[in-house]
Amino acid sequence: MPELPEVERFRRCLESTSLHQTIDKVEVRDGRILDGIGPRDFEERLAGLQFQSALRHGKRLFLKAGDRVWLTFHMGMTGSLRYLTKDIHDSSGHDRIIICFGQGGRLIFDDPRIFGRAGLTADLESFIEDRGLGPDILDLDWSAFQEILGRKRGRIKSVLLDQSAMAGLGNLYSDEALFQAGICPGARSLDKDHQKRLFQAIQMVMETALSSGSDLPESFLIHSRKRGGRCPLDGSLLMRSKVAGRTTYYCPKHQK
DNA sequence: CGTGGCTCCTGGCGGC
DNA sequence: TGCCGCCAGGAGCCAC
Repeated sequence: MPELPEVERFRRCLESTSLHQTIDKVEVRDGRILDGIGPRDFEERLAGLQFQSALRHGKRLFLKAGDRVWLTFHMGMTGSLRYLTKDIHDSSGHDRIIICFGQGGRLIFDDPRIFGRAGLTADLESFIEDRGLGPDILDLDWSAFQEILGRKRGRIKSVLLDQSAMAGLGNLYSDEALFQAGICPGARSLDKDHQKRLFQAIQMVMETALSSGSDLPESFLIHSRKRGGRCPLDGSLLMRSKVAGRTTYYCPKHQK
């Protein structure tokens, strides 16, 4: 379930391991992971190039390969990227793409469920536009956030999940931000005060998740996402429901 | 436009 | 113990 913070960590990992090395060989182990390109074509177009930079937009990750191609990643629910140095050999059993560099290191796209995708594109801006992605959450300022909430009509959690409205939040951090802001996931319109609280909660949750990694504070709802889970504030019983088709946890006592 | 349902996948877990 | 079946969810697609 990589959302913005996890994808950003993958980006930083790639940036510190995988740039400026010549790609020796690319091996697509399962072609279903590819989006809009066949395995042989994908392998051949990357071979011989070097990754030059790593960018992220929402939950999407991009590696610039050579001067005119971008490698695109979407992690789906279970996708991950890892870099192995020359002397390390491990395999998860669901390695879908292996990119081998000249010096012996390898970048591996691992995805048990194959909900993730990788592809190539010549133009990043049109890639993002074609998929209708809204602004990255970390680029949103308060006035842009207000504008989006004023434009969208549905339940607030649906808005947060809608990647065309704003890009980066998934199911878990949407619930988290709503909990931290004290707002019910099913709320349909927020007054300015609640909009502001939600905006600040989103920024806080993203910053916390980015800096603390998988070790999130005990005050976070995320630890209680199970049937019978308890509110971190006072132990009251959480509600479990569906919003926008996703399992939703919230505290009816603290989220109105 | 919003919403709900279905699809893609397979590991993990509950229940028998 | 072992196995069956359900559930999880990002996102695209379709029907209403």
